Amino acid sequence: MSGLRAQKKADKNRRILEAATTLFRKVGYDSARIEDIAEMAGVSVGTFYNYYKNKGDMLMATVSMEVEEVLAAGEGIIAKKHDQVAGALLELIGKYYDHSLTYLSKEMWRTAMSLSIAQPETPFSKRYTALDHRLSKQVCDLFRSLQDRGIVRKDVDCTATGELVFNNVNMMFIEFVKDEEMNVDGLKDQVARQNIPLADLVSQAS
Amino acid sequence: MSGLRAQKKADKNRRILEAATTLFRKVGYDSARIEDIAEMAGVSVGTFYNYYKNKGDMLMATVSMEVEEVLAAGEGIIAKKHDQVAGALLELIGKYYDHSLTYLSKEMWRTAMSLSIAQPETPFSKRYTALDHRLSKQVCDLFRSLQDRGIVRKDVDCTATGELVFNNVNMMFIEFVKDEEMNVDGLKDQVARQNIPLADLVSQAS
DNA sequence: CTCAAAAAATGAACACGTTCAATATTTTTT
DNA sequence: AAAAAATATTGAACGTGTTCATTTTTTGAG
Repeated sequence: MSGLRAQKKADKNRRILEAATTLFRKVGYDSARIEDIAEMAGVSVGTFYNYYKNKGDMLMATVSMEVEEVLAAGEGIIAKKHDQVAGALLELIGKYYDHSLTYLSKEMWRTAMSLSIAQPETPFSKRYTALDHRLSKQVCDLFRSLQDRGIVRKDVDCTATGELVFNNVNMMFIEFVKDEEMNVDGLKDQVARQNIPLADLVSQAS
Repeated sequence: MSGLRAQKKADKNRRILEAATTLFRKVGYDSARIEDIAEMAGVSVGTFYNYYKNKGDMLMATVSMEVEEVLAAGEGIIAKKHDQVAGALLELIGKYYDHSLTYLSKEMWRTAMSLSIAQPETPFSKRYTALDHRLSKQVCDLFRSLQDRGIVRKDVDCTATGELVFNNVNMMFIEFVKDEEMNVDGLKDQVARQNIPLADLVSQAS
């Protein structure tokens, strides 16, 4: 008879997560009340809080899944045999942006970003920040890979350049999720415009 | 006897603003309750909402003052006769950072940023975003000014570079306000490390 | 001066995220 | 299998930002 408790627990966990993500996407994060999520999951409000620290924590599961997938895809892009900086860079950035709305709506992204800034000491914020840093590191890795291949000039500081580029990518993404009118292609165009000059500057003359 | 109403109104407006900024700095934004602000200002809670749309709106007056001042200081820096890109750029960025905690605490900045991301359709967010864009434009202006002076290479896209640099400056500032341990000098060091290589790349060989 | 209309002030009521003391269920001990 | 201990569930109550019907104050026309 042992394990009954563990089984119920796993089941409820799944039901709550499912209810929350469904409601977040359907009516938006703000309009999805804990009471509604709990009801849809067939538990009480109190039980919701036994499983998740707070409403914001529910988002992190989704954000995390999203970023993990895009990081994996990014590794594949870095491994490719690129022959020019701009092309490689825009492919990586494009992948980030293309993937970004797979699991999360713009509103969910805004909420996640907003929470991570407003309450930096929470586990939520720390996890969000850690994911950001891994993305930043991946852009640096791309530059290093291109440098090893002789595509990027030997005297370029790959960490400095990578951080600069990623921070711009990130800031532009913030503008993107703030503007419901803006689409991914418009975002990619703007970022291409900003980065192509830099890509040219760091390129090894052939 | 006319104007009594207008006079009272102006007086209350001032008292509420004063009470709010005092409390925000003293006990923090979150802990400063509307009830406390209203009491300190000698009005009722309802009256507070007659004067300000919501709590977040109270921050914008301060943010606005802060950014306006730094923009004015920035103009002075651009007007100087710089002889190298890195020096000019770091002076402008340094001024931004040095000034940033004059009126606002890190917590107030976090709240302002958080609000502007979470609710992009509010007047608050629109005003915040507009200030950001003016700062971004100012960095572009610096590059253009240096280019006219022959310090920056003729073939550099000043808008692209300026936006790239400013977005990095902004993102690093977000990291700064998220980390209570980090001081302004540490921030400036990191940003210098990121930007000096770029400054070198765009510099006109003399 | 009077008084009706306009403007402003008020605070009780509301909404919703969160907490917690009481209750119920499951597991372990004897 | 009964009792005790451990764990989980519950929903009413709380805190705080915000709203709104009611009351108070101010204004200006007659």
